[in-house]
Amino acid sequence: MQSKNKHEINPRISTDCVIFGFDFNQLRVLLIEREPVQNVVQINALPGDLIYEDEDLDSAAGRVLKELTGLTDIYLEQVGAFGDPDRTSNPNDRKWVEAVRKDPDARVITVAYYSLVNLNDYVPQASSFAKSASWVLVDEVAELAFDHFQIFQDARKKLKDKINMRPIGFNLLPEKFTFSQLHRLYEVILGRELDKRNFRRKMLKLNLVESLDEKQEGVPHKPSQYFKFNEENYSKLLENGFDGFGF
Amino acid sequence: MQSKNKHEINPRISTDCVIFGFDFNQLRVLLIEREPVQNVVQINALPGDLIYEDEDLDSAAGRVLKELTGLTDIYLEQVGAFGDPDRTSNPNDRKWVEAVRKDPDARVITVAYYSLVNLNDYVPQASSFAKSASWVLVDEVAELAFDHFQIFQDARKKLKDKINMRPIGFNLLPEKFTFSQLHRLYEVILGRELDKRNFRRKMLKLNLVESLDEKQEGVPHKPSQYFKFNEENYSKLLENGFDGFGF
DNA sequence: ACCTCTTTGTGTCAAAAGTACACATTGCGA
DNA sequence: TCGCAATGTGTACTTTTGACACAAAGAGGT
Repeated sequence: MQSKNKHEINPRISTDCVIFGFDFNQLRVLLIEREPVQNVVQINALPGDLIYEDEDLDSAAGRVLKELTGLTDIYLEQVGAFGDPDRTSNPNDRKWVEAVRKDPDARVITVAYYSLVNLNDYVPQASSFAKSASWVLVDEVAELAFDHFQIFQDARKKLKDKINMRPIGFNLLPEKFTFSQLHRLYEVILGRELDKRNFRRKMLKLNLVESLDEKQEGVPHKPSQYFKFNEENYSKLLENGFDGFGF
Repeated sequence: MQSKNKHEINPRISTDCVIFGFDFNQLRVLLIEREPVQNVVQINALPGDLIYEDEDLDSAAGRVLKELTGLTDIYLEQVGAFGDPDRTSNPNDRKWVEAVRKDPDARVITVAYYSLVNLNDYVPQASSFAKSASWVLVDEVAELAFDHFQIFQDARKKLKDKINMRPIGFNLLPEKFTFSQLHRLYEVILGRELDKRNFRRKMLKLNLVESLDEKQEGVPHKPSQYFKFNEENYSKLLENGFDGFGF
C-alpha cells in the first residue's frame, strides 16, 4: 500500500537470528562478537545483517546466519519486526554503525527470526564481520547491541509458548534419544521442573515417540532405553490440528 | 547490524492493519476500496500505507489506520513482517503502484498488525486514497490486493491462538453485556460451537465477569442478566501468568 | 563378590477439569 | 392465556492432572 508522501522514508532492512542451542543439559543462544572498531567497546550481538534486494525475508535470514556463523540448514521462524527509530541511540552502537556503514544515518528496521537446534550438530565458525561466534547460556546473556536484548527476550518467550502448542524439539534431537534428554529439553525451555513420571505419561500418550530395541551402554547406572521420533504420527497430528501439548 | 555491501537495498516500509470487528453475531474484517485508477480493476485491500521517517512501527500502524478509515484508539498487535520481493507481481497491483507511487520499482516490506474491536463502536470513514471502507464478513473475503490475503489469514490464525491464551475480547465488549454475547464472541473467533452451560461454567470460574443488578428490557423472551468485565481481576491474572483460557 | 553410586523406570490415588445432555423460567405479544 | 423465543441451571461420567516413593540396572571400586 503506497502513496506519494513527502514523509516517505528510505530505510534499511536487516534480519537478526536468535538461535537457541540445546546440549542435553542447558539452553544457550548463539551470539557473535563483532570485529573490533576503534573506540567501540565490544559487546555481544545477535548474528544479523542487511538483506539483499531480491531476497525474501526468510532466505535472507538463512543467508546472514550462514555468513556470520557458518550454520546452515536451520529452520527459521519469524519473531517479528523491530523498528524503533532510536535503535541506534546507544553511543557505542552509534560509533560502530558510523565505522561500518555507508549510510549510518539511515533508519534500520530488522526482522528477527528464531530457531532451536541441537547444539552438538552445529559448530559455529565466525566469518564476515563476526570476530567470534559462541553459544552463551540464556541466563547469562547480558547487554547486547542495539535492541537485540529485547529481540532475544521476545524470541525466548515465543519459544516457550510454542513448545506448549506444538511438540517442537524433535527436529533437534538426535535420531535416537533417551527420555531424560527429552524431559530435560522441556525443562530448560519452560524454565521449571516437570515431574518425571507425569512427563513420561503425557508424552507417551501423544504417540510421537516410540522405543527402540536398544539401550544405552557404558553408563555407570541403569542404562536407559532409546527412543525415536515418529514422524508419521507427527504429521498426522499437525493436519488434524492438535491439542494437549502443554506441560 | 550492517555491513558495506553492494547488494544493499533501498526498500520501502509499509504497514497494513487487519481489524476484526464483532457485531455480537458475526466476525468481520475492515477492508478498503482504493480510489480508482485508470485500467485497474478494483479489488479490496487491507488499510495500509508507507510509514514515516521518525515513526516507530506501532504508531505508524495507528496513524495509517486513522488516515484511511478514521478509526482511532485501537490497540494493535503485530502479526509479522511480509516481504516477498514478488509482492507486486499481479498486473493489477502493478498498475496501481505505477499510478500512485513515486518509485514504483522499490521493493516494499510490510509490517502487519491486527486487532479486534466492537464493530458498533467504530464507524469507518474512508479518506486519503481509500474510496470506501467497510466491514466484510470474514468468510466472504475473497481476492485482496498484494499479499493481503495471506496477511489476513495469518492474522486470523493469530487471533484464534490468542483467545485461547488470554481472555481477550473484553476490551471490545460494551460496558455491560450478556453472556450470550460473550459466548457468541468466542464461537465466531474459534469457528465452532461451544456448549452453553460449559462455557458459562468455565468463564465464571475465571472471575473476570460479574453480574450486574440489571436485566435486558423489551426483548420478546426471558431477559438476560447483564454482566460487566472485572478489570482488577484481569490485571491480577495477567501478572500471575495465566492458564485455563482454552475453550 | 560385594557394596556403593547414580540414574532409570514404574503405579496409585485424589482432585480438578472436561463433556454430554434436557427442561423449567421469563417476559413479550397476539 | 397461550405460544414463542431465548435464558438459565445440574448431574453423571470420563479424562486429565498432580503429587508422591521405591525397586532395578549397570559401572566402578575395594
